[in-house]
Amino acid sequence: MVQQQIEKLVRAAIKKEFGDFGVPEIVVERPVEKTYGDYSTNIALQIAKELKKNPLEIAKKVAGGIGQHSLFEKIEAASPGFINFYLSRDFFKDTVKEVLKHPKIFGRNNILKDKKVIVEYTDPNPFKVFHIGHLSNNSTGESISRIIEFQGGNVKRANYQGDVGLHVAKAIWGVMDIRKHRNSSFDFDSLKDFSAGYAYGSQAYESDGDIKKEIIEINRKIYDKSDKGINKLYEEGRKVSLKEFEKIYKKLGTKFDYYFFESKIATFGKRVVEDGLKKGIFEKGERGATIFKGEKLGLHTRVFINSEGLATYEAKELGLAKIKYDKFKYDVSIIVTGNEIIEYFKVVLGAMTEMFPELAKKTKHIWHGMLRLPEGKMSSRTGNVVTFEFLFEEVKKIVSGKIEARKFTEREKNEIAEKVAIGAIKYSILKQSIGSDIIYNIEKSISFEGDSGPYLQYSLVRALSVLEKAKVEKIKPLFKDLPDKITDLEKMLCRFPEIAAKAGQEYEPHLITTYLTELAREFNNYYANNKIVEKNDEFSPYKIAITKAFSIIMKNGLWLLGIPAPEKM
RNA sequence: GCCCUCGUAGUUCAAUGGAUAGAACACCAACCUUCUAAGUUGGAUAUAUAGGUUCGAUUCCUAUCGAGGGCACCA
Repeated sequence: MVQQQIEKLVRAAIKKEFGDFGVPEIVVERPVEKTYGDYSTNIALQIAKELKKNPLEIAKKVAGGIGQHSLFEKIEAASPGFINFYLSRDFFKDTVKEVLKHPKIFGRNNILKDKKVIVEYTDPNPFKVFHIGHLSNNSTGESISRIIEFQGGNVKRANYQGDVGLHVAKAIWGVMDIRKHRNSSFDFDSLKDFSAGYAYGSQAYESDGDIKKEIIEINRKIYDKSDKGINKLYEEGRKVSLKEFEKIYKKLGTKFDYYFFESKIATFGKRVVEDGLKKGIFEKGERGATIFKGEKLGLHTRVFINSEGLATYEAKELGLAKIKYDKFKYDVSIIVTGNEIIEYFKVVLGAMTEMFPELAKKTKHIWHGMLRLPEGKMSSRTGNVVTFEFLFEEVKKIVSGKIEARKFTEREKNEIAEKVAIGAIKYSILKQSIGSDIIYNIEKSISFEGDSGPYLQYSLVRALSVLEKAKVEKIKPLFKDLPDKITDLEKMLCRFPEIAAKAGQEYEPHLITTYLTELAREFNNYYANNKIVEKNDEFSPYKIAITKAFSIIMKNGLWLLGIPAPEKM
């Protein structure tokens, strides 16, 4: 890539002008201000002290030392000591040509070639609603998966679902109690019913000691499968939940390679911990629980097997690492969770380092921020949740209203509404850097203007419409006649590969989001100031080439975010 | 109390230790007989506080204040 080339040239020039004295790493960056060129380096400022020379003088000498190069239009030294590089007309033309020639692979590179990566995300719990927290996790995980694939990685998507545990017992107790005392005709055929049962059961668990005991008893029966009635209810609930989730994954554009269930993992996780207990990695704590003393690592103690003899989240996670590896010999295992898990995960990773050191090294925990409602914390226990279904339908309604008057068929309208709704929702999650909480105000967060998913989609649709017109007018993209002035749009197009690479290194979808938004802005600007398809314009074929390149990169970029690219809207 | 994040414009978010701290929303004004106005153009406002390191700090360090998460059996 260009940065590396510049770095080499600068290094050689420094050597030529000042000799070999152990030059530090040369950072070639994108200047914030575009008048400072396409790339710049501050190396002169860094070595000024050692050379005991004025940085600007050094910069001038280095710039002069590089001299003429076909890659650049000019190289300038600027106060207080920056060296600015301005790329040549040909560079931009050739890049646009490259995009059209290899639309599928432009922007890809092989940083992670043949690396086997397993990404675990979404992780909803059967018997509980799929809410916007899961949505946030899914959007992040899916985008990270795609970003890694774009870098040549071999990605397997995994979904780990909590089909056992106290929450299930609460839901089942709730369902049974409602059926018994309140409404015997209550028909438990949807996830919604079980979710309601869960909320009801949770509240009872907290307020009534006797019920708490009953629920703990149910939990035990779920594990040992000793009660036929409970087994039946359990199977029903699990089935309707998974069916419901599958519909949601389809809407979100996720297809999982592996499904892991806590019910299957728990036994193995427990065995791993018991094994560790013999080796002295774990120890016995209060009330017979098996614990890991995190204090030796500057962390805190956590329970891996509770006093009931059941594996906790921590033990399961530990076992899961091994089970995943048995299925797919990964080089990297990424686990995407909300940031509330950070501290637990450190302890889990600490224990893993002692149990499975090789796997621990390959494991990377990525956390995203929680979606917080302005009214306060979201909790499925109290029923104060925004479900995905609700959000999706609300947004879809708004989009449908906007395209009501358009001349599309009903089927097209529905398809567009779904694509735009998903785009708007995902953008609102992926627009900010991963990790910190998002204050989620549905009306304000879901936007159709400015920085928004639909803004990106709309820009693409516009470009496609222009290209359609070019086709009708029979003007093909060409690279023969082009204006002298390099447009900001061309400059922005050329940045895509380095942005994609950076997003891959940092696992940061928002870098893509920000880039695409800037790119779309440049295109819309270009569109407003240029007539692209124009028979009597000698530059029209090149303008069409730029438009085509834009559409390709926007499509690829949207794919990286997991946002659908509509053809019209 | 201890540990981990984090504090940027009225609001939601950007900015590998660099050049004039960027956007968007909201507000005001202009632009559809050019290819989709979900668009474009112009306009005001911000680094919590106090020190320190550095040629240079929103970024690194220390303290204070404030927010969120965690600190033994739910995940």
